[in-house]
Amino acid sequence: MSAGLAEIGAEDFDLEATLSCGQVFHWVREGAGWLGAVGDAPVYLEQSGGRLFVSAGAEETAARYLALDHPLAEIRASFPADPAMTAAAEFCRGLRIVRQPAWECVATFITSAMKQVPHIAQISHTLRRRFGARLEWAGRELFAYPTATALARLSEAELRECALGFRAKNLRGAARMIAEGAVDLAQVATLDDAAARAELCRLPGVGEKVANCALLFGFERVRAFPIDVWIERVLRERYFKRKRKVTSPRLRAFAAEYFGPYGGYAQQYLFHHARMTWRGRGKG
DNA sequence: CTCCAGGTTCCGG
DNA sequence: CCGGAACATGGA
Repeated sequence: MSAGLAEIGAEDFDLEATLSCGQVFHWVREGAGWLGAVGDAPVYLEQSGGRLFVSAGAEETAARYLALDHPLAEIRASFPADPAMTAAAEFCRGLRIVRQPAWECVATFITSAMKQVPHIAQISHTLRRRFGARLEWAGRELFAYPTATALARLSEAELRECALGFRAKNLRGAARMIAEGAVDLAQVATLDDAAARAELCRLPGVGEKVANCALLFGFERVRAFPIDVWIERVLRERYFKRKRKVTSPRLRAFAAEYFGPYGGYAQQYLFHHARMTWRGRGKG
């Protein structure tokens, strides 16, 4: 950590919440801050006393990745003013939806199915260490997420050795489709939300939920509202209490309309707040 | 030992 | 459109 740090402006920002809220899984605590890769660039981040310090040379990369340009006050103001949302928004002040590279975001969420957050992180690190480009910062070693081409070359057995379980086949299948050009993520980025979601769902292991995570965290679609087991619980408990037989399509339709243009932010705040406060489970 | 985790897919009413 | 089951692995 003797390497040079540069300070960048970061109002209304909470680094800890942003990196540990379950939207991205590979950042590790290093000294007083965090070390991780933004694409194939090693980046160190440290926040103290409301000031944000970044490894020298990574200022632009970090500012963009951390979405420091997102209008957080405006985003908070757009939320519905119900008790659950208000509590979550207050709890998550400064939490930003980061801009992740598309492929690593899609791939990571393919491996997230039926896994707890710490397990997803573990899988990400194993894949990076074994098949990703080696990076270095201040004598520390870290790894970029493996490219689709790199993963497409592997056998399902090699991937299963990374504790992927049944997700190995999906990750490999998706990597192959990307590598072959059957699905073009750069082109997906040009489509509207619905068309982009449909295109992503062509990848094996990508359904409604994973596609929405990819749209939200990897394609800047801040309206995308992923519904996982946590969010479903929150919606049923806080918004449909005492209602019988609320079907999934009903929940989807409600969420898509009710939470507004920044629904993805609302979703992540509700998710993080629920995980950190419900029955002492926190600590992602 | 049992239960469940940021799901997807397939199969039978 | 619906509910159920299979699918791997690890931590509580």
